[in-house]
Amino acid sequence: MSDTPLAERIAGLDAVTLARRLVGAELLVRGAGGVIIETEAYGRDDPASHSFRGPTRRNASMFGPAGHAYVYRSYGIHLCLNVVAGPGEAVLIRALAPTTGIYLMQARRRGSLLLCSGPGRLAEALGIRIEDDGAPFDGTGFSLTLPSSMPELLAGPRIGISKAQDLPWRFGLAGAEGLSRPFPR
DNA sequence: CTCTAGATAAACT
DNA sequence: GTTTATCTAGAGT
Repeated sequence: MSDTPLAERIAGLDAVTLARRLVGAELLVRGAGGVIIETEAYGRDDPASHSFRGPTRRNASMFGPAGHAYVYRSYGIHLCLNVVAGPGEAVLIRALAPTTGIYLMQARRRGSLLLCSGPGRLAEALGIRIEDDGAPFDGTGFSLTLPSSMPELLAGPRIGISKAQDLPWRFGLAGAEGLSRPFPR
């Protein structure tokens, strides 16, 4: 519909608003991807966020321009993909419903049926590399297409954190298959 | 792998 | 006595 750049369309959005808006969006990375069904918001003044204690070499792109990727290594082995929102804020992409490049993603996931369910699996299926840290979602490799209308959302506490466990900053697409974990009722 | 927090050691006044 | 530097174990969107 619109060809307005993503950066303009999300300008000024805080991480929670962007996390809600990205559910239902189409994410493509070099010809593979699908519809985002699960996100988490990480804020600037958020004890669970990598940005909480200010910029470091690893989290530098969280303080860069909105609409770019923040890719970090998790547990020394996985990679995780985020979309940068406002300064020091980002949205973790936790699960996709695969639609495009499924053959490629199956090959990268070496036969696992869980193609994009969970942030580490998603990054592997999409072929995310650590060098993608800071890359723009501008259609040159990475693209994001926001949904025209907001779908019905689920909300709950974020996964795998020890701080700020009360905040319902994990969002999911109601009824979606492939959520990394169910949402509490 | 990257970073933090706690512990220990070194340097300073 | 106080501050700063260095080491290391443990956690980690």
